[in-house]
Amino acid sequence: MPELPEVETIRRQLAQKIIGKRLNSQKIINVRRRAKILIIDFADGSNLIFHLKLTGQLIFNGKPSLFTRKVFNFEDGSQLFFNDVRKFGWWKKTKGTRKIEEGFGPEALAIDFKTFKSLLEKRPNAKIKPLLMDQQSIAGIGNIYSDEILFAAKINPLRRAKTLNNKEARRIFQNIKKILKKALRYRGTTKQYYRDACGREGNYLKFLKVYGQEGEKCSRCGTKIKRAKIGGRSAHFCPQCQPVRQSQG
DNA sequence: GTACTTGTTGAACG
DNA sequence: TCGTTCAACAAGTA
Repeated sequence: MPELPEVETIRRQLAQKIIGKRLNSQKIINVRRRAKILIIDFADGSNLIFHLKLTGQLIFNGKPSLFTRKVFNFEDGSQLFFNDVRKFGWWKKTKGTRKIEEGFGPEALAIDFKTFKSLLEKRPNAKIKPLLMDQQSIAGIGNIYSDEILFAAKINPLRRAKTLNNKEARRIFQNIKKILKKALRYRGTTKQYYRDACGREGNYLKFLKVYGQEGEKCSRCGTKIKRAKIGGRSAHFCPQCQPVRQSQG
């Protein structure tokens, strides 16, 4: 499921592979990411943007499959495959990306603690998990990493922003950076469909502590991991390590 | 046939 | 108008 670490992995790989190449005679000058959107910049100011949603893949010099939705042919003969089993993903041509980029909150890897705190203060009644996943508040975090961040920070996903004390807010903030950076080091999480731009699986799956671990024993205390619906999404957490009531710090 | 998966959007609520 | 919650949507899997 492409969240920030997965899309950023693809971005870095594609940047190495396709900058300088030409597509329909237009030269590619940059490959960027904003939130979970991948942006290819052309010399004439136009862009090609992608959202991979649930099952999208962008594979350089891949091979056609049943799920190949689009093949981009570069002038040197190399190819970029856009595959998508569920067809939720999309791509489109744009002229400028300012409006799109302005719709997102600060990047999760770039946000500073002061800004993060003000975000909690701005949405006092929001539950922390949906807030972390709200792209207009903070960009790049989805269901997998919100669960993992909150487990690492020992914060229950149902806690409201205003109930978090300074220490707890800082734990969440620090683990946003820590978890996302580590996932990025391992080129993201492959549950089923995610592949990097080289067609390889991500290796972070083995580090997941709660996501998809319902009924398994908590790695810290042995209590069974629970699953609950929060904001229409499944949330995974340890009821012992992530109590509903405010912790002592 | 049904429940489930995701990020995003728009409706509905107080 | 704002913050929040909820339903709907894409389409395929188990």
